[in-house]
Amino acid sequence: MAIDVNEHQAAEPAPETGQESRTIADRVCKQIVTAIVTGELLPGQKISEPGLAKAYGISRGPLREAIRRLEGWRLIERKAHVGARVVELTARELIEIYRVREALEGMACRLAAEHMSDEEIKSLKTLLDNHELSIARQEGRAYFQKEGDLDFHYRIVKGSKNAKLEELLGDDLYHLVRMYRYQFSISSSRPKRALKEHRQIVDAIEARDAELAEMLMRRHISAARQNIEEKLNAATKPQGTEPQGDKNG
Amino acid sequence: MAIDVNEHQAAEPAPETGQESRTIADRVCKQIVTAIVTGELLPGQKISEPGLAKAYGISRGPLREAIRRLEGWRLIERKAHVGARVVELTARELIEIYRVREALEGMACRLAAEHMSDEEIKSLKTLLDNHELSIARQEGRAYFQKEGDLDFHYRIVKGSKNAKLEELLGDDLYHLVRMYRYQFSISSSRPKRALKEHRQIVDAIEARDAELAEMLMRRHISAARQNIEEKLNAATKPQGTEPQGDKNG
DNA sequence: CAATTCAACATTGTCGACAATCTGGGATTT
DNA sequence: AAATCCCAGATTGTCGACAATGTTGAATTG
Repeated sequence: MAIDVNEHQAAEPAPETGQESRTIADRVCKQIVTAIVTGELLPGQKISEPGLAKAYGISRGPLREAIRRLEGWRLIERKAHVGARVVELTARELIEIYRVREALEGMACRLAAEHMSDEEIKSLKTLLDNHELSIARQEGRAYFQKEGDLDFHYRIVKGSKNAKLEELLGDDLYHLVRMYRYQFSISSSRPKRALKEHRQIVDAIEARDAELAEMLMRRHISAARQNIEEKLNAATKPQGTEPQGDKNG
Repeated sequence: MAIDVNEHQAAEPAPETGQESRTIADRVCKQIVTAIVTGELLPGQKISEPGLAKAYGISRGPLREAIRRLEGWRLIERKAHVGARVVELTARELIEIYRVREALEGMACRLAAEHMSDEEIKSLKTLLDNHELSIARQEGRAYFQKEGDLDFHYRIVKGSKNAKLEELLGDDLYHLVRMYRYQFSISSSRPKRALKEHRQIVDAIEARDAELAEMLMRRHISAARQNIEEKLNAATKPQGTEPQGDKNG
């Protein structure tokens, strides 16, 4: 269990999200999320209730509860009297998710420019400094690409002080984004450019320029989407040009 | 059961969403949604599993399944070993929802301008004609304000051809929007203005002007949010000016 | 031999009972 | 008398068993 479901609070002492697996269903839910995101459970794979229950050493009751929650998070699809399967990842859905992110995170960035505290902004700058160091050393490449980037984005979402935005992005989208990154091995081949854009965004927030902050975030995510589209097109119709990776927002 | 969970498809013959309550949990889930939205179950009210199970004549198993699903839709909040309660409605959350709607439906409108078919646009215009008739007759006031308006918005969301947008708005937001409208008796006191704005939006979509379509939709929802804010402020600090209602986008 | 039917199997949905945990009120102590 | 502690009641979490539904493969028929 290297990756936890709620790992985005390095700045706060685990507020209400620290439910700490008070029940079997909670624990197994996190385990299954990790298994799905990391590819231990493959997309499209059928989920047998008796099988998984036995594998985790629990009864079908809590397991069904966990499955239901993951269904709500769109990591699992279920059909009545047929069974549950891990969601299939399609290029189309990935593009759709980036459109949604562009809209939601654009708004989050606008609100963050209005509501983020000076301390939060300072902390955000420190985070980017660390990212820069990691890039310079070439060592934190995997971290920055897979988790560190989402960390930056999630902090801005929290800075919006809009609980609904946080719910939608945290529960319904970021799990899927991480899953796509693992499965498709999507990782930033241009971390320097991404970092530069991140800094521009923070500058706009610091200047309390909500309009500009939203625009920069939308451009940032939109550019990532276009890069993914190109990559996917290149993979679909191979023409000598090997996939180059992207800078995913 | 006057209001169904999936009632937004007057233009299509119930696509994949027509699961028709193949299981007890599905049926009870819809019943509870209606009970919550219409105020039969009041906000903050505790939900006793044995009680409700007996009331609906079922066992606790399917009931818990329904409760879990409603928890995913943010209509119910649950704490481990304590129980489930109908969500409390706060003015702050309502405002937050409108910010999210502004972002998501703005994007939906942009995409609708690009992807909606000519037939869908024509059908949308017919819908607005019917709304105009209802307003002229003063008869469809309640319908237009409570359901017809959401009908218009949901068609545009479908027109975006973005399944993720549809999921987020349909499952996570519109239930809550309807609940707020019932509980707070929020209804349009300016249906003519709302209709005019709706027509402007459709015109932009018809002209395939994605940029303008998004901007108009965002203004439309933002104006509704501001009206609600004014109304709520007036209600909080009463000063002779009686709440006037709004034009909720 | 291909298509269809049907029956046995496996899986999911549902139910009732037991165990773990929380809430509320009363007795005890300072 | 106020605060604390503890126990009884009720509620939720968990489990195993039964019923309903879907799937698969073999037997039958054209």
